[in-house]
Amino acid sequence: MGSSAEHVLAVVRRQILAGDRAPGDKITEVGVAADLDVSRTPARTALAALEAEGLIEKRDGRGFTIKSISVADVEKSIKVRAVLEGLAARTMAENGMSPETEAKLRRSIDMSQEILDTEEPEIDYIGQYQEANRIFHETIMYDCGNELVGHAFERIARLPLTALGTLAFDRTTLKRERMRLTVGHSQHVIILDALAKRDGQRAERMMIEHSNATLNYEQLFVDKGNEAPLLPLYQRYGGPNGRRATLD
Amino acid sequence: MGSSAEHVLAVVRRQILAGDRAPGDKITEVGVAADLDVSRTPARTALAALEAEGLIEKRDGRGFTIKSISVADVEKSIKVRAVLEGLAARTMAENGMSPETEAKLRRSIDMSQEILDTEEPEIDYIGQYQEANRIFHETIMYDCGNELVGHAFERIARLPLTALGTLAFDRTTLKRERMRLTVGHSQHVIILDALAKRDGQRAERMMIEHSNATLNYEQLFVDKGNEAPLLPLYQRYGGPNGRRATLD
DNA sequence: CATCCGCATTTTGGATACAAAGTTAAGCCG
DNA sequence: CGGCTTAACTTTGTATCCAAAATGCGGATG
Repeated sequence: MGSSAEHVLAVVRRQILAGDRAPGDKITEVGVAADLDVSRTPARTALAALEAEGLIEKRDGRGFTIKSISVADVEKSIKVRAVLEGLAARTMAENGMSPETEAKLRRSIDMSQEILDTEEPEIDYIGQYQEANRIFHETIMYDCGNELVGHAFERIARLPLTALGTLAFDRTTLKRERMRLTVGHSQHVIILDALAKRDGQRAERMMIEHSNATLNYEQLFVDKGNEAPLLPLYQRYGGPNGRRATLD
Repeated sequence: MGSSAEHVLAVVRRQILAGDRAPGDKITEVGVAADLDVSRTPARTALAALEAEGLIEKRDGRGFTIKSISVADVEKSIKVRAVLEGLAARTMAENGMSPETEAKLRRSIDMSQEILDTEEPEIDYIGQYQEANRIFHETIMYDCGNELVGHAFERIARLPLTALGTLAFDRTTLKRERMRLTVGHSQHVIILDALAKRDGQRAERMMIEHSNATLNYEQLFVDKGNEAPLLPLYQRYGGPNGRRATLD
């Protein structure tokens, strides 16, 4: 499990996402190997994986470069995620949920409901809400009966802000944030209802709307010169808690 | 370009798809290395790639196994492909086509039109039609303005019968086949029209219908014990011509 | 002074050696 | 005869070495 290659992969990915390696920077096998004090072999597999994840780009004979991820890229990844999650929801509605799946979804909804019922939500609750949200989306994505949906999704899952359950939080406007959480929560409830009634079309449409909501919310905050740098933005929202689930 | 690892990957993939390596068979680094007379290094990268493609499965300490691909799996992959292609078509319609893109699509349509206009189509024309079809789908998928669509698609692209432009052919019933090609062709025409008019919804809906048509056609032929073996089926339709574009 | 040829350095790909972990099987002891 | 232990083999992960390809620089030549 805790192989060296996986460790290298996790460390370098974190470095990229944290901005320690800036977009455009060169990154090579030997460099990474020396940096983390391992041989070139695990460094090599890690770089191959990072390329597949779309975080670095191979330049023919001159190493890899850190890919610059723009806000436009995030929009694109969210749109792909939306249709895939929509398909997952429809498939699950058509096939019917297993009792275990329904229990998981209901637990997730109960969790977020409880959080929203709290009078004065603390910052710490946000992490819990994110966790509940993540469970909801992951359950539908991976238990829908078409495992290729999740398979395809994993190809873009590592891109910042696309990860399942990632909601952008502005910690300075908790009131507004609470409203947003309430909307998201109600959408979860509606989706579960559609799933229970095996209404595939409604489940799909609602899920697509819900997934794209992440996008719309983003647009409220970002002053988009369309190629605005993503990484600072990524650091601004969602702290380590928001990333933990996807980075390790 | 023609690196050894890529060569190993192509060869082993062909072996799997051709049935030379049966589902359930064990496949290891050393085995492949010895088989193709290369070292373990390229064999390892090839196996990693094959696992990402979903053709083999890692069994903890006991090598990989060839995954058994059922008809149900093919249906699943086609459904994923359909929503991704639908998103691509919608995106392209909303963003508008570049003149080059429109030219490519029109050329593809002219090609298939010409083939269908031929009085007595020979078997050889089928390969040309497939090529035109492939160009049409690839153009939309990769030129739509959201490169992540193609990126996600590549994750499932290697699964048999999912590949772009793959249409199943029954060589014994050319008349019926011609009818089918005509339907597909007309759908291409409609999609191009929707793209030109920048009608995203119509482009998406038509493309989804069109992509799923591959699936419906499959169902006409396969006596589905639902877990019917895929590989014989794959060999029955589409000969080497149908696979060439995706395997090398 | 510009251009072209060639060498050196960088970088990757492949081969092999080595070590660790797990699996299988056989033998030994109860 | 059965269960447990151990030993050998399989398999994978990592390190290092070698070779090939490409790039960039520098010198020589027109």
